[in-house]
Amino acid sequence: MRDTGTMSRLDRLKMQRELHVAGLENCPVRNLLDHVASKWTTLVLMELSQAPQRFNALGRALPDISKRMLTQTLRDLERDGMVARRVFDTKPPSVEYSLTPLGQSVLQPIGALIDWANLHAEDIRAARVQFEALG
Amino acid sequence: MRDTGTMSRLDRLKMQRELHVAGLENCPVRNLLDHVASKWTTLVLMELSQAPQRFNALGRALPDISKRMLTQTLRDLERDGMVARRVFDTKPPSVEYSLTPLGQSVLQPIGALIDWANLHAEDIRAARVQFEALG
DNA sequence: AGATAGAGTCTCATATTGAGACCTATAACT
DNA sequence: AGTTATAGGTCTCAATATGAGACTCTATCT
Repeated sequence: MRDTGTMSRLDRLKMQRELHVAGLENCPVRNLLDHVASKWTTLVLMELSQAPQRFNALGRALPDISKRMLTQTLRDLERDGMVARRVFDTKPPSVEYSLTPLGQSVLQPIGALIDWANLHAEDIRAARVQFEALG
Repeated sequence: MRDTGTMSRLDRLKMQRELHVAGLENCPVRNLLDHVASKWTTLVLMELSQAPQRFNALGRALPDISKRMLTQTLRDLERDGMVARRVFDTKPPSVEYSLTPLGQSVLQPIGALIDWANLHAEDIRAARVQFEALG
């Protein structure tokens, strides 16, 4: 992506929108958003931020994700270099997942999103109450 | 949510994880993430950040969103107080959508995510190439 | 008179996800 | 010896979510 260093965030947002509209499928931002859009991605990253964990442990920690989606989410994250997969040759074999430095680094912007949500939780709640009230 | 002012971001992340695990469905963060997880939400917010726009204009600007999902996304955003809906009594009537201050403010953390994506796009691309190479 | 526009809604086809059975091998329990 | 449990998945079938596109109503435009 071209020099973003001299642009304001709004400018970059605008540029981003244009890329989306252009339908560039290999646009990195669209890619990330689709990723976050998988919903489990974020949860898995947060869980792994606590400690490296094995497959079933992750499953127990995130009770409402199905094995199917857990597998898929982990594969996607591995593929994108955010999670590392290590197989231990025990019987039965165990597999440990951990965050790579790249995976760690994405926790920061995700954290910003979470902080925003906490900060404005009350505003949103109020908006909903009002919205329902009007029907 | 309890005092977050004295906690580190990691602490907050941990707390967040616990809330998720507890399955609190009305947890504001889970709510926001599910929202972002709708994928169109982010695109619509970005589009509206350029200018208030009417329904069909939004549809043309985001060619790959269906009317169905556009309607639903806008309703959700309206419900959460991030987007305002104004009906003009023209013939045929037109409807303008715009960001509320709350909607504007969420663009900042979303922008942080986008900046991260641009910054690490090359890392991710490289990771993918390697992943494919190994099969 | 017929086409067009705006903002949706409705239905049906398709895609994504969830629930849970099943697989392999080994080790511990009875 | 036979049963059961465990780890990390995969596979199938059912439920849910999304996309594509027809249809609505009225007032201008051609």
